[in-house]
Amino acid sequence: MAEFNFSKIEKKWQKRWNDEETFYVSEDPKKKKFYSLEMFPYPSGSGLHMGHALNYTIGDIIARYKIMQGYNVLHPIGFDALGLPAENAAIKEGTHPQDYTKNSIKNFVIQQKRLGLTYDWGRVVDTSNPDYYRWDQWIFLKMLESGLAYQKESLVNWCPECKTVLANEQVVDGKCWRHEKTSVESKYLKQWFFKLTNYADELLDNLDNMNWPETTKSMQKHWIGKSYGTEIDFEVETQTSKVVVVHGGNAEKDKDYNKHWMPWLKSELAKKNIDSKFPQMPVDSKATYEEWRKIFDKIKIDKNSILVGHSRGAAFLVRWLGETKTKIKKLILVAPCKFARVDYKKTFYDFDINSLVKDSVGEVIIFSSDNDENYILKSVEEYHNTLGGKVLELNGRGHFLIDKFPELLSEILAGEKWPVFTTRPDTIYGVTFVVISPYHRELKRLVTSDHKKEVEGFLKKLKSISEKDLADLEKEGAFTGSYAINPVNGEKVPIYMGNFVIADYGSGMVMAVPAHDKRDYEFAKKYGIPIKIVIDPVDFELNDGNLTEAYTGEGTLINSGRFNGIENEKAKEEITNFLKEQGSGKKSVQFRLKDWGISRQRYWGTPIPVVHCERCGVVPVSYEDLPVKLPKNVSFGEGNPLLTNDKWINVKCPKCDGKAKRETDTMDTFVNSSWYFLRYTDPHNNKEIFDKEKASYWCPPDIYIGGAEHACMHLIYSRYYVKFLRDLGLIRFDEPAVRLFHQGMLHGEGGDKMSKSKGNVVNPLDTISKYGADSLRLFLVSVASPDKDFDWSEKGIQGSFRLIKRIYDFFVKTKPGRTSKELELKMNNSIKYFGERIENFDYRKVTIALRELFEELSKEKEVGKKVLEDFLKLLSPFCPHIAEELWEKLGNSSFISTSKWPEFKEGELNQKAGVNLNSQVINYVLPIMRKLEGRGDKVSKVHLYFLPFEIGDLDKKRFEKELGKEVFIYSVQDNNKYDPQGRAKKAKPGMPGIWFE
RNA sequence: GUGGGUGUGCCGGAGUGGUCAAACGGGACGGACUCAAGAUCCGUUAGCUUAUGCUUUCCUAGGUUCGAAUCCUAGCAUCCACACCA
Repeated sequence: MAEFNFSKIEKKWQKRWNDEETFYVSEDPKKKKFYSLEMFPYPSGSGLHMGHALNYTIGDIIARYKIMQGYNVLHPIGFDALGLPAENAAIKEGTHPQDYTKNSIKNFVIQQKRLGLTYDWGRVVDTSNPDYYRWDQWIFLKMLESGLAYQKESLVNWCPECKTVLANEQVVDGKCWRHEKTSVESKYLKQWFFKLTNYADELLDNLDNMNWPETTKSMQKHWIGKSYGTEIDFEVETQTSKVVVVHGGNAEKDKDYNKHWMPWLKSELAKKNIDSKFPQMPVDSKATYEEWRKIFDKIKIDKNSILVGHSRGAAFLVRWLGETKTKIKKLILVAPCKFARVDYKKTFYDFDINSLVKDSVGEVIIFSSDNDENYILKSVEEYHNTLGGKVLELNGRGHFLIDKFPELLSEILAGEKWPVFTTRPDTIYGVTFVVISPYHRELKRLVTSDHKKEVEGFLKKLKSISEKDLADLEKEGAFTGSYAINPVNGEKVPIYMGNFVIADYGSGMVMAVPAHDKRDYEFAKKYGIPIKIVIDPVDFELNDGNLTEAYTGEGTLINSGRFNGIENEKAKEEITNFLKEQGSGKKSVQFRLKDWGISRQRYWGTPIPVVHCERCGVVPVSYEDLPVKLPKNVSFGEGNPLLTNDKWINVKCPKCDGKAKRETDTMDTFVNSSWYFLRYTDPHNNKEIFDKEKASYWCPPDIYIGGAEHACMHLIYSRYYVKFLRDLGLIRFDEPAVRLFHQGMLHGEGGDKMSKSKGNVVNPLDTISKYGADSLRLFLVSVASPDKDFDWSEKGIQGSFRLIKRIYDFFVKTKPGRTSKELELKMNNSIKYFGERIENFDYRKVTIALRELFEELSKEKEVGKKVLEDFLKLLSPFCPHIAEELWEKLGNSSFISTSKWPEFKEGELNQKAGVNLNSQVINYVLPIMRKLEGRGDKVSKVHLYFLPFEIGDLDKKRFEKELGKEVFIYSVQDNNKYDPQGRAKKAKPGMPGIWFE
């Protein structure tokens, strides 16, 4: 017997596939396409692991099956080559990330080729190649143009180990996802973001119609976390350190401008002990902004200041705030001017309203009057459009040259409105305190001097606690000293800082209803805050009229003023409406999903293509200048290596040619992996991101295979990209993959995770050397359904190896002859079964069926050539090398890999069934009847309900003879059948529904 | 806490109302071959028994049904994900 030298066989066929480019494809509109996509790997130095092998095998089997079915199959691979580990290796081993990555990829390719995969090696995508990441930068610029990319100071997760910012998704239990022992810190940094939230609704709504695993969809739903509720404004009294009023003055005659309502206001403020300043500005028409500033800059302004500006003074304040970015509490513009009649426009009004003022000012209020000058009314509109805030129209006041101005005074004295988000507006009468997040940006403004120490002490304590412990921390906080007014009843409630409130969900502040919320209850108990029941706790145990825990159920409102007696669900709506009418609340939708922070302070990523100009600010790099290549010459250590290459950093501004510096943040690598599958369709295009026609021929991928750990991050980002590229008009579909499949986790022998430290890592290459790629492939899909976790088993792979060897031996010794009828039938059924199971990734069952089929086959003394060939074809997707070899041994010169999948013959299955139907039915019905009679039930008539196609084969007389009863036969479809007990619906092939009468 | 899953013989794991004492693989045991081991092949693997029937089994307890591993209800166990989202 010939020796089974699998190693030689596999090398032979891998070489032939490679040399003849068997699996290279191109678009062919005449052919049906199939796109089988596997998640591309991060090329780590340690090479391919078993999880990769499983992932690729799953994709390869369906790809091979589809090829044999005559599809034009795109089955590509690439490398997610940018990322932290390469950089860490650079730091540790003194290599350069680029060299490290290149070597890793080389190594990966060699290993991948030994698995016998049908990859089109002409389409390899490498994200660390500037030819690839220039298109990442291109997309970034498009995002910027569309207003989807923006910069924001924001609270980020900072890993002190990586010296970089982590996405929420990259924080695991408060630890860095790469450094399991390093606690993530919170820190404010200016970051680039993509507006993921713009597509939040579509990301959520599409899920319902997607053929993705339910678990993944539900995880994404939860991740997006849409909740409906009400936003309610609570008036908060914050301290006002100072009121500064800047007068207007636009002509010589207005020299005494600092009169009208200003003296009146000054005395009113003095009465209330509020510090105020009314600086006198130069008012001649030639006076410049700079001259005004000289005077104004002498005044100390802080975050608790209120600035009031009239007319030209208003313009001055807006310009000043835009330039200095000073944070203040409130900005009040009275009849502000922007469009000047006279020619000193250049000296004073030549500025753009900086929209950032909106963020540095707590509240913007504009006073306007209908009978003011037209250019002022136009100005009001202009300011309001950019700064937002509220416009108060007071009719008949002209340009506000009036003696008293009580409306202004009350706005100065009015508390600020701080919104809270709640899903329980029905409980608003039960609010006994308000809680703000310790990380809220405006927290300090609420803390009064007598509570400063307490709050700061608590913040310090909070920092020292790792986030992991934070999760199961007791609810704790501190009183800020400030109070908020409940808009429904005017009650004054204390504002606490609390560790259980998340800064970037809702408004970072919540109304607390201890009687009806678990967290609020705990907090209130701890700090002795009153608990007010506003929903009648039905069937709830009270202790002395007090709750023993929060009542979160349904009920009727009590202690809720005019809303008493209303069911709480209904009250949600009514109270929201009431608040809306009152102007202190509205319906609101909140998402858990946040915008995607893409900034990384790291080297080995895609450079963000913008420069920071001293004069023009942030300026995008122009499209012609892409790619912004990563400089090779940098030094690695702590922090961002890009900061060490001055030559790269210092550039000219594309806009003004002045001095500018490159952005040194690079993009999150999830950016690279969000669209790579589109690039596969046109990987060498240097003119555009990809050819639209090519992309629309192949995409979307028909199946996408990868680990479930990507259910949220990668798969949400990728869905977002597809929607964005669609809206750019580049593609015409909505979701990145028609079907999604998650392979299971492969554990080491004994069930532990494979890890170096446990020493239970099984290397795919070792296994291939020992048992061959065919054995490995077969084992990987036969040990469990590919979407379930399973353990590596040395015995298991030996079992697979044995089967392959037996098949080989059988084919070597068997000479083609005739085929028995039974085998022919079995083969025919197998063809159908294999195909159906493969389509459903039920590979495990196929391998079982394969064993059974081979069992039948090997029992035969002789077998026809057709059946032998068909068997090899069925084997081929799983064990392609041995299939090719034996196929050749049968005298074929072409590849079995590209041969046609055998055809299933429809008739034969039913034919056999028909012959036996009558006796089958009798054997089925008789014992049931006997049993009934044995119990003493009397049976006189037997009604049988058959599937329509069975009716023709039935022998009623034979039934009556063998059953000894009167027999009635019906088709289940027959509307006139006699079926008082509804048994017809129980009918199955060969097993009619039965009713004994 | 929320959402999702799972619970089958020594083990992994099929099985969605009757053909189920339950596929397939592994292990174990017995046999053939061999000086022997390995490989290969055959058989056994709930119990009583050796008939072809009975008894007990598919997490537990109920229920539906002529009939349940399969459907329903409750409970228990276990795994995964998210986790103080207002």
